[in-house]
Amino acid sequence: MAGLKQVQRQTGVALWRQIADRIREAIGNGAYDETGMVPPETVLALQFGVNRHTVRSALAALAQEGIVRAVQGRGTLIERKERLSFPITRRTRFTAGIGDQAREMRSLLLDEVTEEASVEVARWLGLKPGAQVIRLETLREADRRPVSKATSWFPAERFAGIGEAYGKHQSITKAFAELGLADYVRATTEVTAAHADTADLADLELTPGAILLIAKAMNTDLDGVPVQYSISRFAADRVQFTIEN
Amino acid sequence: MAGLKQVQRQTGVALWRQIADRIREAIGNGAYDETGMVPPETVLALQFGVNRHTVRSALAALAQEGIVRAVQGRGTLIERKERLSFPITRRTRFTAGIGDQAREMRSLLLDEVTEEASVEVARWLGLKPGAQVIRLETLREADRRPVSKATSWFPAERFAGIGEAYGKHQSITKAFAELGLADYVRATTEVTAAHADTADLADLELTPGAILLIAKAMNTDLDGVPVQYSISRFAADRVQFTIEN
DNA sequence: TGCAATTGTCTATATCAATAGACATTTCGA
DNA sequence: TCGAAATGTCTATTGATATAGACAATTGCA
Repeated sequence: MAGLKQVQRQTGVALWRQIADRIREAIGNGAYDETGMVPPETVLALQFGVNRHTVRSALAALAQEGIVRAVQGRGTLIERKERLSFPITRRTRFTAGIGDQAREMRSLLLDEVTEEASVEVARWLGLKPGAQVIRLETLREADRRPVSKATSWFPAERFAGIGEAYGKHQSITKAFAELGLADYVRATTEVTAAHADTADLADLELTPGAILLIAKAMNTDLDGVPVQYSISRFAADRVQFTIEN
Repeated sequence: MAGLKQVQRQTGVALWRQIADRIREAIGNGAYDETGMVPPETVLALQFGVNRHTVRSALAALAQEGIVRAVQGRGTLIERKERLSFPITRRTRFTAGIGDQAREMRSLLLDEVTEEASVEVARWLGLKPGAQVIRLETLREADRRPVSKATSWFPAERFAGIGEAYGKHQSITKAFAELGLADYVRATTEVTAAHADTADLADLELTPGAILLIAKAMNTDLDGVPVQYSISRFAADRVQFTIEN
């Protein structure tokens, strides 16, 4: 791992961005924990085989994100470094899952819509396409940093008023409880990764080219009846999923 | 979903690459299944709000990857479209997991090294740092398309000769069996996503900017003793993970 | 056949990305 | 206090990226 960190040219991805991505990831992996600083620009330029100005562009981007802060004469200090671990189990819950990894958890209800189920949503919820479903758009934060954006669908008939309940409790679990569903379990999770689109970039405070970890999840009640289908989009450099079998 | 597909400028990621990524993903999601073709260049240019030449650069990149093929006078045909589903369960096995989703599975042993365990590897395998471990680098293909590249570590003492056994059987399960381990289970999986580095780009036949789904997994024998720690890197546009709870 | 739709090719121009070198400014320790 | 080490700023040059417009070549259909 001590080897040369390589970047590629003429690929449509600017060198400074490739380098920024590598450094951001290295910080997340604790590579520079000993000093609390990124190596000097001249050293990085040598490691990546590029000009010092190119490294400076990368560091400027990271500074813009609030990840590092350059101090003239000293070096480039690491400001923030976080990778939350998000467990996926039969009892997956967002807030409880993050648990003590963050001091403050927040959940914002961005939008609530009642609509007809698409083919995909109907299949996951065990409904007929066109059946009424409630869609919630939510944004979840840990210590004031956006962590994930989620789109959730619920059968409209059974969970009327879930948007209001969610807004009040900022928790799916508590919203379910208020509507008479005491417990539920995670039945299936599909994980993919993709580039973030413009809307997600803005809400998650990411820069273009950023990666999303995408979890498509279906929850059921204790009788196995689907109660929620959701597509959650996580900032890949801030979280990892853990699956304990 | 019918809305404007937006791309961003001055982000270090060329517009043509952002557009190529979007189209590749749309193809993977079956967006153009009805026609089997990508919309005309002029239409895409309008949708993305860019010049037709920029769209052409994106399509040229996808053609280079073998995903589409442009035919003058007709349009741009979709050549290949695949997203394998890879289940993660207590009994996760690569070959069996992909199962009937591909006609032909192959597994190549790229390298075998006996080395001292790093802190991370030692922790996962329950060894002392510096203990002897065998590291295997493997490349797995489905229907001649590279799917994932994996680095695996095994306790050297218990599994001496596993490289040879793997090379013979092209299967971890069968290699374990030959060495006297009849059964094993997946204990823990951590999933993250990141940009591919140069070596992985080449082996997985990806283009820079491509995303990897990364699974760090630990397998144990039936007594709960760690037998394997692996870091598998999957081409994110070719696979998804499914977790059934 | 002829035309509409579509991809292919060429020229020109402006902006972004990357390199190169020089020198200023700040910090910290010998 | 001086100097080494580090970041900050400036100029200049080259190649990649993106736009713009015009027209050629191919396909398929009326």
